[in-house]
Amino acid sequence: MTPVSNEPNGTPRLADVARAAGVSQSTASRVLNGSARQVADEYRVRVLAAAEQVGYTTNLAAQAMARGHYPAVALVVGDIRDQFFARIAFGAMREASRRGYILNLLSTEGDESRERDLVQDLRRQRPEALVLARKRDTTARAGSRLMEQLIGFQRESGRVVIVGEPSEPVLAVRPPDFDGGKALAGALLELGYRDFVVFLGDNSIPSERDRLDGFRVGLSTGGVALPDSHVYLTSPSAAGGIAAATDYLADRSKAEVIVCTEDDIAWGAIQRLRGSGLEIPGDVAIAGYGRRRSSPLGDDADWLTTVRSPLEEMGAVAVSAALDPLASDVPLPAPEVHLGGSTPDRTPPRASRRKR
Amino acid sequence: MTPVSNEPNGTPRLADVARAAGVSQSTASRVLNGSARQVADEYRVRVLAAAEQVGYTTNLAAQAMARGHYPAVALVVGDIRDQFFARIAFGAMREASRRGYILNLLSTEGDESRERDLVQDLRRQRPEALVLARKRDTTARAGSRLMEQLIGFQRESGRVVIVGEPSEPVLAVRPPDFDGGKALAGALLELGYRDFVVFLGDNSIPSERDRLDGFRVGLSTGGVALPDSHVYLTSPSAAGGIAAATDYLADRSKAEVIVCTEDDIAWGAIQRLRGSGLEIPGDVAIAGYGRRRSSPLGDDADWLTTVRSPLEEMGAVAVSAALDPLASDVPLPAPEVHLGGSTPDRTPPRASRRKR
DNA sequence: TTGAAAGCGATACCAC
DNA sequence: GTGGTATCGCTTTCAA
Repeated sequence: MTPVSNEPNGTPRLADVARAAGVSQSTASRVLNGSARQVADEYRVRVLAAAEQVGYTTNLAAQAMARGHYPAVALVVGDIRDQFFARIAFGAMREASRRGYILNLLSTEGDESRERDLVQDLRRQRPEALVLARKRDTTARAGSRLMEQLIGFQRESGRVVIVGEPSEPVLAVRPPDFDGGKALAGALLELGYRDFVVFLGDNSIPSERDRLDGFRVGLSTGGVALPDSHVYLTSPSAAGGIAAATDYLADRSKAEVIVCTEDDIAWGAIQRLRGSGLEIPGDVAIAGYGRRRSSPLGDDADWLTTVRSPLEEMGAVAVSAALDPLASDVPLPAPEVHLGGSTPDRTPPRASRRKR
Repeated sequence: MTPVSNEPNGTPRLADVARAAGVSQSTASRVLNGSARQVADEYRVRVLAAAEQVGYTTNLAAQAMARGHYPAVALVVGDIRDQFFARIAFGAMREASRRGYILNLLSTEGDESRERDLVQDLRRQRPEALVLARKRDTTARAGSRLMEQLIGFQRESGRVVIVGEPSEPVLAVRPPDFDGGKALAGALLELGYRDFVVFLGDNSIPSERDRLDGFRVGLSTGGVALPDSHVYLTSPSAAGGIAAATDYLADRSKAEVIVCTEDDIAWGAIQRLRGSGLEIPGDVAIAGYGRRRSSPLGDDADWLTTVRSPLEEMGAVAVSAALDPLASDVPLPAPEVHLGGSTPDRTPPRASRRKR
């Protein structure tokens, strides 16, 4: 008999507010959610008071249905426990919340072929934007069906932005790896290093290449060249670092500093080099790339010289770009070079070298 | 003139599927979303085919409005970049997705007083469950207004579950810290240690106390007692470790092993002890608690003996419990003791001691 | 079993 | 400015 509400346990509806304020539902709606503010102050105050009084909260689903879109942005990550994704998520979350959007988090849990299914599933929600964070371009492997999904999504819902490796028709926010490599080169030159070796993680990953390219350009600014023979190609992991270090030792090379395109490579290399009795940085200095932590006091990780990409900002920029096409050209902050004990100052030259 | 659809760019609606299948919308609904399956097979097949053909996806907002609730669970974390929260989020996400739920991620960004506002805002969405992850009970500080919000939420929407420190009338999933402490004691006894000192992070944090209590109980099982004078009270951080180690050195204590209730404390202590010329584990072994990483090869962090709590599972259990009251008694897996180089085997006793 | 029709809560067009 | 009122897409009685 009594009107049935779908709101759980008598949560007040807009109509309740309107009644309490003695205005029409339209007016209440305009005050509480509408954009074009064209309500007399007197009414406005009454509505606000009534809403507060009855404890009204907008029913997002109803609003979404009436408006035709849901104020949410979906973020697909690989594994949120990975700092790369966590930092992106952090920034994305902050920006979404700043804009009054809800953030839906989805995870492929490492299985990137799941991206397609996730996106598929996502579409039910009609979020306004979709941000895909990825370390490498898996679109090809995941099949063009993912691309179809993305394009479908863009047609029917909002925009898609990829953070990390770009993949053609979709907008991407790339990490400033070139700049980071260049900055690292500059910093090392500044410290007095002139003789470099690079452990490159993967020739086919754009980020890795960019870091190397940037590094080379940075060196050339200081008039230093990096011959190809000084670049050890390996894999972007600690195991890769061990392998590259092994090759390096076999070559009887001696550089002043080894620059790795990933921190993990550096850690592996350090392990291998120390295992061979080398002192670091005494016998050879070392630097990484991709600093993970926000340096809690007392953690040895601060010791490694490395570069920190502005991942939080990338997440935020991705959300902005996805939600607001006009904002797509926000510049990213420059990567931050962290100088640790692994690359001590070599200047002035008369100071003792090769000594811890 | 033509019927206006609020669906973006002609996304098919249920009515389109029904038409294509030549059945009523009710039938289509029953096949595609309904629970009680009471549709003739012939129709069922036709509907499914039609849905596939036109590329139908349920409009969640519409469904939510009709049903009265949104299939989402909200997760409020402190800072997603923190492994504690990231691992909980990971588990929560997996469980939510397994159940077909959407996960909304919110962050207080370290400012726990924001919890209240977040929960307030959250209610717009009418999610079915709310999971709050927290390292300590901040309800008191955030004022009882948070508690009011939570209770309000429970009344009108779903259930609230807290992961971490409990706070009265709300269900909580606590980390098995007591068991972890006990297990660590057992493992150290097994390695031949008999003389212990504990650096306790904070007397008022339940987790810290539980670890200590569990540790004591574990020791007593081996007939070993831990006098109060062997417990150094400090703060749960690297700085706290430095402070405790300083006290320890001043006391001229000598234990076989220092057990810290947080990894950070251990790292700080290590730094301080080494700074005083002590060899670790040569002069004193050390263990922590709360292992962070999933041990990437080559990372020194594996070296520290520590205990890893089942945070992923806690996140998953929290979601289950919030969504499904019946499932609230799922047991958590036991914490995992990781033995590293910081606590070498002391048995057999005839082996050389105090020597690296 | 199936279908017609009445909502669900909010928005927005359209007169007044 | 303000207030009816017709949707929005889907679920769910209620008859047939």
